[in-house]
Amino acid sequence: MGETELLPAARLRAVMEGDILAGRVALGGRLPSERVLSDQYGMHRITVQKALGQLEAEGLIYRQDRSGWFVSPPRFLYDPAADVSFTDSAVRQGRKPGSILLLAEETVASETAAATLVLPHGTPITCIRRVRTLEARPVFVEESHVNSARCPGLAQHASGVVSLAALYRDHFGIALRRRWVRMRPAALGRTEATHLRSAPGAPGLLLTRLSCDAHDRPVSYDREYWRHDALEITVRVDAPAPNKAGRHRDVTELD
Amino acid sequence: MGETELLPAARLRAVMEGDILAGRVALGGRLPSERVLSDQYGMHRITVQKALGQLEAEGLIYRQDRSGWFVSPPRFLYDPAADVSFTDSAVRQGRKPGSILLLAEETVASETAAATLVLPHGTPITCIRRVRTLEARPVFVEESHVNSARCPGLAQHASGVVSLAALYRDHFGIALRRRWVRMRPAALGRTEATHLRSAPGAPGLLLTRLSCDAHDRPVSYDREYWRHDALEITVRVDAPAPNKAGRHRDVTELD
DNA sequence: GAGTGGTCTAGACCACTGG
DNA sequence: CAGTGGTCTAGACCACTCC
Repeated sequence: MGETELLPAARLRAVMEGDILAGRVALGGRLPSERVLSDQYGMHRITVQKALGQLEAEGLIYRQDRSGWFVSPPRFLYDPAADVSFTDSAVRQGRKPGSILLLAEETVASETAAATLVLPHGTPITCIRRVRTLEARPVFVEESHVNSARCPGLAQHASGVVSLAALYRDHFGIALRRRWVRMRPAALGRTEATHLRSAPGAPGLLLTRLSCDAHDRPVSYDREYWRHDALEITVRVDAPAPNKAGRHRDVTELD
Repeated sequence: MGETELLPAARLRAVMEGDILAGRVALGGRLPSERVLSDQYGMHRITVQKALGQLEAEGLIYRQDRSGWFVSPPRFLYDPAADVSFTDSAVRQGRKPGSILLLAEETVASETAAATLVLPHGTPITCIRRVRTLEARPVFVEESHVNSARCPGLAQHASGVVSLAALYRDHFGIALRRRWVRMRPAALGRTEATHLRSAPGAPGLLLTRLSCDAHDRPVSYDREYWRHDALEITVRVDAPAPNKAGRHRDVTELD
């Protein structure tokens, strides 16, 4: 069976993939510029962009604004059933989480937020918008809608705080528990793209969830837009047993 | 604040998005051809493709080979903790699931499969590859690795069967339970793209999981490549449960 | 065969970054 | 400022489906 000749974009994609997986490009390292690649491989810059776009879709590389292409760091592992604090989970995974506050204000519940939190329309809601980072790289933007009555003065406390979960616990005496989580692929809008230093239309993940207190009363309704290469969902259903499968970056056997 | 003028691609994207969300294009319906759109909106076909690509990233539309662009049907809702059979879940959601057998053969366990199933290297494994459909539209390709000793003759029984879970239950007396599920975005390879009637490099979701029997013995290790617009994950976390922190292993210990 | 998407080259301008 | 990605137009050929 004669080896199918790869088209230019597929060829470049394959070469770069090999370079990255073999570690010939440092993790977090920068790729050569599109123009350089287009010279090196004798193809138009548009074709190079296509190849890079596919590597981006694979989650191997990511773009940063007009700044360049970089090798993606390991994914953040998220267990919807168990994890309650991004900060804590990240630290446990040996990462360096950060938070940038974009907005913290009291308003009234939007329709969806009210319905989800099981609150009457027009209930005072504290809305907190933040960019979350790992090793200073923005990985998702988060918008939390919190019942103001449960957390008076939350908007004021939010600035300078890294972990809202810790704030709920230590300041308001609320132990958060997840109620449900939903996740689906979604394209980044202009706003999200800007905050993530990505490009509009770039692939992302939308994660929504409801968190409750110990008595199962709804506390917070969150929407998170993730860079799609920064996240991996792991759900453990039951009692554990040793397994070491599914390492990061086992992109093999694609073809 | 003067409204930012939308660039051509963003403009077309916005218009189409409105048309689709408002139902002016039938669900499952075909979009006008790229060439027609490029005439109608006075932009180059490449630009049209870019706009369509973004709608695809949003999950609003999908492509079918060289056949055209279509409005995406509703997503299949998948709860990793609860669902054990695609067929059953789909029916419960009012969908029409189907299955196309690509391969059913006995081999020996690959390295990852063996490790995941906690079996010695070289153990006989039945490998089953199938395309799963909803309303006749292919939505994911699945590769199951099953311990042959647990299901003798499975390869022969697999043809003509829609639900493997039902086969395990009725023929082999095995009640499947999920052990863990992992999910992450991934690009479709050439093979997967072909089976899904999509294009290589198109965005997808890779779902891997381990299923066990009632005694928590590993039975099946599966890899599924989904069209990324066909799936939504929902995880319901169970209501009140006293603190089990002691026995619950952390996700981080995976590595 | 007509029509569709898939891909490629060529060349250009713009917006933003700080390599 | 130079360099980078973001975007656009123009025109062309190919592979596949069956509109």
